[in-house]
Amino acid sequence: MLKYQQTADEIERYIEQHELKQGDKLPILEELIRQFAVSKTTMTKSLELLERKGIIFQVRGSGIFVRKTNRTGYIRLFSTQGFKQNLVGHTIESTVLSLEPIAATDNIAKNLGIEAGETVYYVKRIRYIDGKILCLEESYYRQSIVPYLNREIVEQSIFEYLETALQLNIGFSDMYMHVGKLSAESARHLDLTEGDPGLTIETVFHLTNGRPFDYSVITYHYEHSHFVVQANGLYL
Amino acid sequence: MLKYQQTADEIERYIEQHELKQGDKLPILEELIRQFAVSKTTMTKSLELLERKGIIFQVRGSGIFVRKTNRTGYIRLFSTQGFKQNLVGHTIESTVLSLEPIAATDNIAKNLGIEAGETVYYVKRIRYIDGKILCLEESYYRQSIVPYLNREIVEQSIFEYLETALQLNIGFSDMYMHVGKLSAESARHLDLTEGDPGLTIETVFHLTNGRPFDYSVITYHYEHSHFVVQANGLYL
DNA sequence: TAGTGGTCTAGACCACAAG
DNA sequence: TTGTGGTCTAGACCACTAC
Repeated sequence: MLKYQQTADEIERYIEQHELKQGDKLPILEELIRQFAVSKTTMTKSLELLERKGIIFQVRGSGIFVRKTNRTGYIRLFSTQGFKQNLVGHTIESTVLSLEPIAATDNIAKNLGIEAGETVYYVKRIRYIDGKILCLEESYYRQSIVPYLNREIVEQSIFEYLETALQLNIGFSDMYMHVGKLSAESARHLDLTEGDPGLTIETVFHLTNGRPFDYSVITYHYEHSHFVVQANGLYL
Repeated sequence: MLKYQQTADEIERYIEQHELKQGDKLPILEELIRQFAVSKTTMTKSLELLERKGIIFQVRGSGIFVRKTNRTGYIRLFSTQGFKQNLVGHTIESTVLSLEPIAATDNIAKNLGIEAGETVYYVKRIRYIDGKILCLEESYYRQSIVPYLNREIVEQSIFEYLETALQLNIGFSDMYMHVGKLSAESARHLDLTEGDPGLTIETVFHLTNGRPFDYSVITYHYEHSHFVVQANGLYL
């Protein structure tokens, strides 16, 4: 394990164990360097990680402070962690509606950067959070990269399977969001009414080597999905 | 200007000028270091910036490649740049509906971490993108931090005024998103119908020193707001 | 195995915050 | 002015990719 990663984890644990609150001050840089016995550069990198994760903020000339959101029950939309880490304390379950190889349509092909007609695994499922409907998901995996899927895998975390069993290295992703009115079919799956609001996020996932391997379209149940994003140095 | 920042900008310009496309390879690290005459650490930091901005991706043992989204007309939701940079090629205009100091309600006070009753500037405006209604915004600025606002400032970019004229250093922000049905009043302002879908983002903005100074509630027009997020190493 | 990016270090020097 | 975080460097060594 990387030193700066491990150091960051330990500092995070320290914050949790000491139940530090928003605004509480951590030991100064020099002190942290001494305690964790790492170089200044490494400690800086660890702190930068924690900063991006929204756990601390650093003020030059002043100190390092704990950062916390003051709301609970929100789903962390862009966490550095995965879906799982992200939802500690919540139960996620899935019902699989479809699982079959199909030929890529033009739209799927375009998003995955492949030729129309190439075989992709089509997965359709409903995901539940704490027993309530969270979202309807339709995903398309390139079969040349994900050669095999079965119902058991798809009922659990697909990405965990890809990383552990298939040893795929998941890199970056492009997400496209918009809000609209639910179609009759989506509404039926989400146990809502046609025309109700729905947040749709389309995502193209890439491996670390830049190859797209999954295009997914997720429509969230508007009453059960509240998101939080901890951003840094930006203002919309 | 910081060296790593400037180097990053130059590389970005290089990519634009050479019209490089998704997947095109940049010179290798060593070569970049030589060309820009910086240390390896600095170049690494520049590249990391560009990576977070979604402009490149790096593959160990292979090279550095250009990353691009393949969709246009989407608003970059969490750019490292501000709203303005973000919307190059688009025209943003505002109509001010209200601008007055008021006493903070419990909800406002809670979000800003202040006492209820403290004076905040209340700004309500409609924002247009390329002549179309983009969103309805209601913002509350702590008067102790933002002592003065007038109509002229509020019609332009408030944040630009805060940074340049007031010399405030804007740090991080917490954003809370949810989708719902528009109230009659919101619908009227957005020229939509009551019950239509709306994406609401509440944001608490902090200075670099961690003090919250602005709580804003923005409801987006669902037909005119499509967002893109380029994420790194995460999977929802 | 060669090519290429990533981590880590020690230390000099810089820049901002708060009293 | 003092305390404290940020930038930058040169260089050693590590780890992944692709052939």
